[in-house]
This record gives sequence, C-alpha cells and structure tokens, in this order.
Amino acid sequence: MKPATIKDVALAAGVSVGSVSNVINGSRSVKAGTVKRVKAAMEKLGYRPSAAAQSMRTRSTRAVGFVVNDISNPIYASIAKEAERLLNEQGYHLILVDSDNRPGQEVEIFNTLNSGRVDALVATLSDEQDPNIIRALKNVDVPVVLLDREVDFPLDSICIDYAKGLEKAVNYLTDLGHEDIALICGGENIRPGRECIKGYRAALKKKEISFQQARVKAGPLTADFGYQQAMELLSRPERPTALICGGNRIFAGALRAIKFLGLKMPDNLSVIAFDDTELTALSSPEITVIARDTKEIGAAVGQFIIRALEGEKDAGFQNVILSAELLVRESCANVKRK
Amino acid sequence: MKPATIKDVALAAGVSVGSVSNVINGSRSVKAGTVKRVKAAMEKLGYRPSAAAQSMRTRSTRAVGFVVNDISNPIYASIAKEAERLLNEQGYHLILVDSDNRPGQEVEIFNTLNSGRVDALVATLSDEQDPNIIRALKNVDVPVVLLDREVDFPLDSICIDYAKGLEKAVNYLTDLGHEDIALICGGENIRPGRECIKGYRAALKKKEISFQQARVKAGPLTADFGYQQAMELLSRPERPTALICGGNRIFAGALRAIKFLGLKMPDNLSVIAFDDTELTALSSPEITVIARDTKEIGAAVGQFIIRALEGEKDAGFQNVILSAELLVRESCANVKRK
DNA sequence: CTGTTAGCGCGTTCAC
DNA sequence: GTGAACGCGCTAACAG
Repeated sequence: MKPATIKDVALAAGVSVGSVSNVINGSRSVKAGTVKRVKAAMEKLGYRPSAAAQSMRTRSTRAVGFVVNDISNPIYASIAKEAERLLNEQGYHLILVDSDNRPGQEVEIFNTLNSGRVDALVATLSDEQDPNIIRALKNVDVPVVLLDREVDFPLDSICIDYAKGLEKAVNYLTDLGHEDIALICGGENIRPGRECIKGYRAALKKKEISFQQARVKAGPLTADFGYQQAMELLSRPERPTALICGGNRIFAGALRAIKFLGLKMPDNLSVIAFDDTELTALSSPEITVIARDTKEIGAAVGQFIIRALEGEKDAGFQNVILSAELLVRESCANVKRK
Repeated sequence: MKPATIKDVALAAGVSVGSVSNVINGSRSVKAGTVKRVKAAMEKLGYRPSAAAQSMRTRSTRAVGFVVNDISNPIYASIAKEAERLLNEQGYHLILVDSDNRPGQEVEIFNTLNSGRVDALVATLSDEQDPNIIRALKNVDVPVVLLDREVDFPLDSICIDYAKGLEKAVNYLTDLGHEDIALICGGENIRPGRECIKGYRAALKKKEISFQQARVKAGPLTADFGYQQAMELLSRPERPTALICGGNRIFAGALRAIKFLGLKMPDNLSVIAFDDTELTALSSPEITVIARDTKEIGAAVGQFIIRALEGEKDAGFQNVILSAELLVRESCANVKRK
C-alpha cells in the first residue's frame, strides 16, 4: 500500500490535481466548498505532499543546512537555536550536520547537501586551507554563510574579533603582574587561531614583554589537543603563571589537565577561557572568559541566510565582525613573585 | 546559468542518458572508454545528480534524521557521533534537528521530515502524551527508532534502565546515612521521569524510609526547571541532605542554584547527577553520576536504523534496555547528624 | 474559479 | 553495450 499522491486526492475529492495543488499552497483562491472536500480527502487518505517532487518542481526545499565542525561544542547549540527561531518565522527549517572535524567528512557533506537538499548553507570549516574542502565549498551552488572562517574568495561571513578579545585578556593578566602567559589556540589554518596569536602578540608587544614561541601551542580546536598541550605546558616546574585557552573545547581539555596535575586556580595558575558556557560559568572557581554573544551570532546567521534567500540577488557579499568581551570572574589572581 | 543535468552530460560525452546513469550508480557494466568520456564530461560541467530527482525516482534519500528535544544536551552529541559513524559506513548521512522541547515544533519537524526527506528517523519526544505529537509520529511512514521514550503502540526503541540506576543511587546515599533525599527529574509524561520516580520509591521502600511527596519535583528536563526546583528545595533551612538530579540539564540548573546559595558539596549537600558529561566530570568536586554509555547507545541507534533499512521487512519491532551505572566520585559524603 | 497539460531531472524498462 | 521512451509527484501556465 503506497502513500497517496496528489492524484489520489484529486480523484477522491472529485476535483482536478490543479485545485488540490492550489489548496495545498494557496497559490490561488479556491471555492470554500472545494477546499473543504479536498481537505477531507487529504485527511482520509493520510496524504502528504512528496518533498522530493515539490523540490524538483520548485527548486527549493525550505531547508537550511548548518555544517558544524564539532557538534559537541555547546556554542553551536545556542547559535543554532537562535538562528532556527528566525528561519522558522520565514518558513525555513534548520538541519544540523556534524563533520566531526574530519576534512573528508566535510567534503562529503558539502557534496551531499549541495545537490538540492538545502536552499542555503552555514558552515564552520574544519580547515580553511584544505584544497578538497575549498573545492567542495566552491562547488556549492546555494548561498553560503561562513561562521568564524575566512577564505580567499568572496563569501558572506560572520566573524568574531578574537584579536581584540585576546588583547583584553592579555592586558588584564599583565595588569595582574603576569609576564609568563601561555596560549593554547586553534591552528594557523583557521581564522580563530590566527586572530588569537595576532592579538596575543600585539598585546605583549605593547607591554614590552618578549614573545616566547614555546608558550604558544596552536592546533586543532579539540579537547584532546587542549589536554595534551596543557599537560606539556603545566607539568614542568618552570610553568607559566597564566594560561589562555583560545577555544571552549581546548579549555575543556586543559581543565582536565589542570585537575589531573592538582593545580589550583587562581593561586597556582591564572586561567582565561573562551565562551560563556556552563563549564566556565559553573566551575569552581568560575572562569574568566572571552565571550561572544551567541544570541547575536545566531541572529546574524538567520538574517544573513534570509537576506541571501529572500533579498534581491547579486546584492554583493556581506561580512560582519562581532566583538568579544572579557567577562572577569574568579580564575585569575595577582601573580606571586618568585 | 543553470546547473548541468544528466542530459547535458550525455550530450557532452556523446552518449545517451541511460549510459550516464549507469556510470553514476554502476547499475550495469559500461565500456571503459565510455566511462572515461562520461566522467570527463561530468567533471567539466561540474555536474551533480539532483537529489530531488534521484529520490523521487528511487524513493530513498540515504539520509537519516535525528530529532532531539534539546540540542544543548551534550549527551546527544556523543550519541550522534557514534551513530553517524555506523551510518556513514552504510552510505547514509545523519542530520540533526532540534525541537527545542516545543511540542508544536516537534510536530512540524515530523511532518516536514516525513514527506520523503529522510529514510528513517530517530527521535526523543518532548512529550510522550501530547496527542499532536503522537498523531504526527503515527503518520510518519519511514522507520522510527525511539530514544529513551515509550509509546503505547509498537515501535523500535532504545531505553535506559533508569529505575535500576536510581536504586543504586539511593542505596549508595542511604548507606552514607542519608534519609532525606530529594529528587528533581523529568515529568510523568516521559519515560525517564517515570523510571526515576519508580526506582526512587522502590529503593526507599526497601530501606523503610517513608516517601515524601514534597521531596520529589518532576517537570521538564531543562536547566531552568532544575534551577527553580533546586532553589525551592535548598533555600529553606529544613533542606534535604542529598539531592539527585534525574537529567544532565536539570543538574546544570541545580548546580547554578547550589552555587548561588553558597552550598558546599559534599559537606552541606550530597549530590548525584546524570551522565558523565564535562560538567559533572570536571566540576570541583567531581560529581557522582548515574551514567549511561553513550557509545553503546549510539551504536544501538546505528544498528537499529540499519536493520530497519537494510534488514528484511516485517521482522517485527525491537526494543532494548541498556543499563546505567553509578560512577562514584566526590560529591557525596556521610550525612552529618543533626 | 477549475480542468488540462507540459515538463522538472532522473532511473529503468524495453528494444536494438 | 547502448539508446529511446516512460513515469515518479508535483507546480505553473494556459484554456476554459
């Protein structure tokens, strides 16, 4: 027993398929009595329009894909929720796909989602410089909004001013007397990594503190990397007096290392993390963070997508840089003179 | 400039559409030379098969939908990752959709996803008893796997033995001398809520401790609810000596209340939470939890879906109940005699 | 207001 | 091994 088609409904209601189509999507006015009969027939047959046929005809799916590099990053949950709210208002649905930080998987996702499964895409690339990812991204023929990433061809993007955020963090720490500040952050292959290092270096320079390459660990934005590098940095006697974690996943890993090593914040170590997550807000002590406004980001995502989908075409690309604030809490203290 | 179709490829390669189709999905053998020409043409034109047309013909999308009631629950991230791994091996893709605990949204999602957008669905209902949700669920005509939920008609399901888990937790607390144990958990309208209360009551009865209705707060599995109820329970002088949080979101809220009230675990209050998340594992003190094995759950999800999709039809429904273990950490102590 | 019909892009069944 | 033709379910354009 196959699912009912629009034809079956038309037959059952004693009208033509055109009329059924019209009551489904109200494209044209239909007599009230006809509407009633059609609706009854649809109900009785348990009819649902085939999304495949509809989107083949209209070349639209009313779906937007959000490709995240790591769904376990809690920040995406709040961004997605806010974006979804806005998109729903316009009749779009948001679907999330996790690339799990695997470039191959990401390419696969772009290719799959591309071929008419979504009307637009928002994406956080796992690697801005991977040629396969870039090629797949360029092949995408629906509007794309990049989140916290930049590529060398024009594309909508929403980014965060991490450089400024990091300057604030370093200034705050140096004001507390810290001169040996370590940084674990994303790699050079993604914008957040580059921005962090840029801000970090700029702030140190202003304070005339020399930059120590060994104090900077750049790599994947994962908890594992955070743990490994924190262990490396903190398990030796000449450890830094402060640590900045340039990503909430990195912080999650670093916190594990800190606990493992029995270090006490802020007495043994001052710590600044990224993002106002439950983990940073509910830690004891509460963690000072460089925070981005997820509601604001989510809203921007929604607006960018809607503009790309509903606005006039060829309106050019749009880029915005949102600020990051330093939320001072309890995880930093004056450095102890040695 | 429209995207190329199979026709364009056929034209460019000097073959018929049938041959191109055969090259794409290897349905029948094609001469090597032809294959080469077709592939070259596809490359040159940047051709991608239209998912809509394909799925209209084949009635299959190679996509599986995972409808979660709250994407900010970190447990779903690990379950999804494991399930996705298995599904990818079989050529399926996993897409996540967040209903944000809003029944109306959930209904909308079921209806949208149903009409040929996915080949199967895994779902955590926000409310097992909402008639609209149940109706929408019954209307779904692809295989469905329920996660931690049960309904009164046959359906595949993967559940956790929270009743047993809660018994372990209560026993552990009573062994520490606790007699006034509060519980904040899901409502009667979802299985986890019912199971928690069942296990809680059973364990108390065995220990001959009287059940106090006022010590049990059942409601939505959200951080907000956890916060409110924890405030209610803990802000009066005759507060319980121990608190069990029957959900990781509830615990997140309760922890906020505990911090706000300045209570110290385990001295002022013993706490047991749900799920081995970063928040419970990295808290200070580390939180004793009733933990489910997310890898195991994710694997079960993947297997159930694959069985439903690839296995023989009408093989009946499958239900499994996985166990929950008590992970003893640092958040509980002997009760102080008053 | 309603019925009819031509494709949307593809997979597949026939003939060859 | 290959090509032509049909139809999947639907929308939109047109004719009444």
